[in-house]
Parts: sequence; structure tokens; C-alpha cells
Amino acid sequence: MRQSQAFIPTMREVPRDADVVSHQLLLRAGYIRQLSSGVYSYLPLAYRVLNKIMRIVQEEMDAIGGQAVLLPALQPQELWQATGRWDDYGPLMMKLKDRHERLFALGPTHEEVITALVRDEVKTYKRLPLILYQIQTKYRDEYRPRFGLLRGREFIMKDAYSFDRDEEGLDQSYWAMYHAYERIFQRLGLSFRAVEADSGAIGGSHNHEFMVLSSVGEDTIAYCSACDYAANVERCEVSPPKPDTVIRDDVLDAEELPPRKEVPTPGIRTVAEQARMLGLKEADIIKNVVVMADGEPVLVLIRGDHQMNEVKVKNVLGARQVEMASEEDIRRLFQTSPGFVGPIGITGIKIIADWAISTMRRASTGANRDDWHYIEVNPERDFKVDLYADLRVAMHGDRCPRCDAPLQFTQGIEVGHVFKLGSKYSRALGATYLDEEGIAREMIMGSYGIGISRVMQAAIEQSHDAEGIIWPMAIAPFEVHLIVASEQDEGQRSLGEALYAELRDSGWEVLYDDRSERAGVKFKDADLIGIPLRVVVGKDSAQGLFEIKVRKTGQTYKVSRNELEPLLRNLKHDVSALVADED
RNA sequence: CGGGAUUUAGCUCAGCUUGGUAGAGCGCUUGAUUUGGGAUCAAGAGGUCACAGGUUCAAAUCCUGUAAUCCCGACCA
Repeated sequence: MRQSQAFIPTMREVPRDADVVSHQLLLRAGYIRQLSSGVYSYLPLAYRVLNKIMRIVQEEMDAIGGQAVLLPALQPQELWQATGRWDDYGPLMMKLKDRHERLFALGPTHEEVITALVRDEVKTYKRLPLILYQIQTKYRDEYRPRFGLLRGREFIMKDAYSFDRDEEGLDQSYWAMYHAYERIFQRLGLSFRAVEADSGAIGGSHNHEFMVLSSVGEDTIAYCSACDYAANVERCEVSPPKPDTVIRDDVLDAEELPPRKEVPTPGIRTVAEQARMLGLKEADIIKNVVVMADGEPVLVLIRGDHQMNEVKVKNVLGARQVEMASEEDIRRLFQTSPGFVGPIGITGIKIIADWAISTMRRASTGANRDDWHYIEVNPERDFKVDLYADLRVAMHGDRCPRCDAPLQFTQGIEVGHVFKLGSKYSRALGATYLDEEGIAREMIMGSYGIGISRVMQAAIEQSHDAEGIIWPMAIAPFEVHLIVASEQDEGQRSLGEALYAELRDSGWEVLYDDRSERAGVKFKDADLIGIPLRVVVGKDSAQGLFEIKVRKTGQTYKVSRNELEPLLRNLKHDVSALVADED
């Protein structure tokens, strides 16, 4: 492509509304423009990158027997009500009405549509397994779009769905997909990690997220320093305490623990204030979190220095939805303000506690009376708990649930997710097949996503420098950036034209900077745009020498015209082998 | 949804306190001189100052409302 005619609006200034580097670079280098909050236009360079990502994804999907389809983005309300997700997704769905006042959603995902389709068309075991996939624009009315393409309201996603006869078949489809994802992200040139993720109420033992490691990631990953365990902290298990540290009724008396005492703590709001006022550590405080699980109040006890994990609470309770109780709810149930709630003397409300509570002695907790707390509180002696479980977020100092080595933590951008669905959707929508015996059975499904537009930005987040983007070869908009230093120099200009034709004839994707700009401008733009290999036709071209520069390493080579193409070929091979540095 | 901020030329911003003919840099157009890391000089084009209402002889500026965009938070009682 000739740059003199290309639509690549680069900018020198940093746009005001972008504050993560990858977002700034996409704007400055002329890849995207914002239309509305979380909604972007993809300009020619971006569209080329997206196409390369999509091509790789398609190849790997096809390689495991996936078949490409294109499903409607516009989906009627009834379909979503059949699975209960019209309400579950709630405000996250973009909704609209047609002229007859019928409600529709712009699809945030396509389980309903695909399941209904397969239900209507696939009736026999002979047609299973089946893997269908599509690459399509999705819509989610995010509570807070941010970071450019990383969390948009409109974005491009590859979603795939597998239909199998049974769990065994699903397992095969799942792992075929898992390995396809590994190949995809390798080919894309990303540094990534597959981590165990929350499977939620849907169940299923296998459920992995593919994370690009990056400090701007919205997810925290826990990984083991010794074995290959890695999990989203939402999911990361915390091992129960050693049995001998747990308080038991029968040993309590012998320990001669002081009796519990009520002390005034006027006006305190937080665990930190409570600890300071009482001269205790945060780890000596029992934090009381009131949640509403499908409308039922539950008191959750967490050690003061720990964080409650809402996902784990939801799973332990088997609830569809768990949310924090409102201040009014708390007052009604406990006759006190948030901050002074406690488990002592509470009846009729389910109490669950994190494992850590079971090892606490001489702790402090709320007295269910404004401005008062208890101290010298011991679990079991002073209150009973309905259930002890792993309810907190893993944190620094915790150990690997597999091998007990220390856990490490890092941030990640979720770019892919493979998910065993089981029969949730086939059951709700009646997707059954007849087996050899003529018996109707539910199809067993899996769901697999890749954020195509998010991958583009994640790649930049992972691979850039102070001057601009550094694309992995596999997804660069062009392979070679050919620059004529001085368009006014007739010799350089004609050599540039000749090289442009020559490189294209040998199959290279070339962006040819034939603009009549000063060399400095061209170099700055080239760094910003981030094409992996640069060929410069400059002063030395009169002596038959050309310069090749590798964007990533900054290495330059002076070569003759004959050596040029072979060296580019070698460099392309070398650069392709480089994987982005971890952030 | 709660809190905060912003909105003036294509971009980044000043002007507002103290009301009186709309500004700068970059970008864009034309010309000259330049020509290997975002050149210099000269001459230009370009704005319903987010929108609506109000106060005033007079509003970018003061008041009220609305909208858009961004940031922080929405589990830590």
C-alpha cells in the first residue's frame, strides 16, 4: 500500500481520554477512532491486524473440525427468557424495541441462538459431535467501558460451541479446543498463560481462561512457584487449616480462655479503625459480611485481614445470585448499623465462615449494638457456625493447593475462555438427540471464546516501546515498511518504486512510504505504526546499498539489492520466533 | 448506580477569578528556503466557546438545568 494514499491518521499528541499505553498507541498510530464510549471504528491498519488474527483463529478452529457460521446479533427477548438469562444478564444487555414494541437484545453471546438452532436441526447421535463457531460483533452495556478496546461495549469475538453425546465426548471437545487455543496464542506471538477459572453455578471441573500477562489486566492470577498450577484468584483454592489448629468444644475449657467482654467502640466504620481502637491486629478481628443469596440473608464471617470471595460464597451456597445486603436490610435484620454486626446471639439467619475463623481465639467482633464490639471472642464457645468453607480470596503468603509451595500473583488480560457448559442450555431449550436405543438425551455442550479486538490491544500492551507499537510478525498489518528517505531525490524515488514492485512480486506485504515528508517524520511515523521490518532507501542507495532495520531490536543491516530479499526472509524467520516479553 | 473532573479550531490546551469584537502550539492550505529522526520563514483557511434556559445594555466568562466523555468506587461493615 502506498502511504501517500493510505488512510493512516497519525497524531503527535497524546489523546486526552486515553491513559493506558496500548490505547494511546492505537489512537496515535492511526488504528482506531472512538465514536462513543466503548465504541470504536477500526481504520485500515487495524482492520488488517484484525483480519490476521481472525485468519489464525479460523485455521485452528477448522483444524479441529469446527465449522464457521454467522449468527444474528439481533435476538428476541423470548429466547433469553427461556434460559433465564434475560434477567441474569440484566443491565449488561443492550436492549431495543422494534416498531411493534417487541423487545430485542443485541447479543452479548450466542448460547441461546446456537442451542435453539441445533435443537431444531440435529435430532440423532449420528450428527454428533458438532463444533460450530463464528466471529462476530458482540454487545455488552458495560457498567464502565474503559481502556479502549480492552473493555468496550461493542467488540469482536470468536465464539465456538461444541455439542456432544455425553461428558466423555465433551471432554474430548474441550481439550481439543484447549490445545487449539494454545496453538492460536502461540502463533499470535503472545506471552500467555492458561489458568483455572471460576465455573460458577454451571459446574464442571474444567474451565480455563487464557491470560495475557500485563500490569493493566483487570484480573489477578495466582500461580505456583514450583508446579504448574495457575488460577484466577476468583477461583484459586485456599487450603483448609491443619486440623490441630482448629478450635474444638472439648478442648476449650482446658485452655482457660478469658470470658467474652463488651467494649465501647464509638463511630468506627472499618476493620482498620476497629483494630487500632482495640489495640488488636486486623487478623484478630472477625469481619461480618451480610449478603443476600437469592433474597435470603446470610452472615459471612471472614478474618479481618482477608477478603471475602463473592464467587466462592455463591458457589458454597448454591445460589443463583449473591449481592451485598443494603444498609436498610442490615438494620432490619440485626437492629444495628453496618460495622457493628456480629454472629453472637443471632438466630434464624444462616451463618457461614471461612476456614480461617475456625482457628481464631480471643478475637473481636461486632456486638449487634451501635458503637459496641465484643473482645475475647472464641468461635464455637461464643457462637456456632452452620458451615466452614473456603470463602476468601487467595493472597500473598498463601500456598499452592496442589503442592504447598508459595503462590505468586500477577495481573492478566483475559483473551480467551474455554468452558464446559454441560446441559444447562440444552435442558432449558430442549436440545435433545436420539441415541442408538431411540432414547432422547440432552446434548452436552461447551462454549469457547476469544476476544479478537481485545487480542489486538493486548498484543500492543505486551509489545511496545517509548516510540510506538512493535507488532509480532504474525499479526502485523504489513511485514515490511519501505521508506524512501528523500522523495525529491529522483534516484531514490525510482529505486523505491522498483523495490516496492520487487518485494510485492516476491510475496511481501509492504507499506511503502512514498510521501513527500521529511525523513524524520517518516521514521517517527514508522516507529509509531510498528511494522516489524523496515527497509530504507537513502543516500547509500546511490552506491547500491539499502538499510534494513528490525523494529524490535533496533539492529540495522546495510545490504546490496541482491542480498536484500534473502536477508529479509531470514529476519522474518527470526522475528517470528520472538515472543513478546512478559510485562 | 455513588463520588470526582472535563467539555473553547482537526489535536493538546490557554482565556473564565474581575462580563465588553475568540487565542496559542501542533496539524491543514499556498509560496520560498530546507531535506536521515516530528525543519525555518512568510501568507492563509478554520470556532453556534457541548446543549437549553436565565441574569445583564452586553455572557466562552455569572446562575439553573440537561447531555456527553474520562477517572475512582460499587466485597472488605
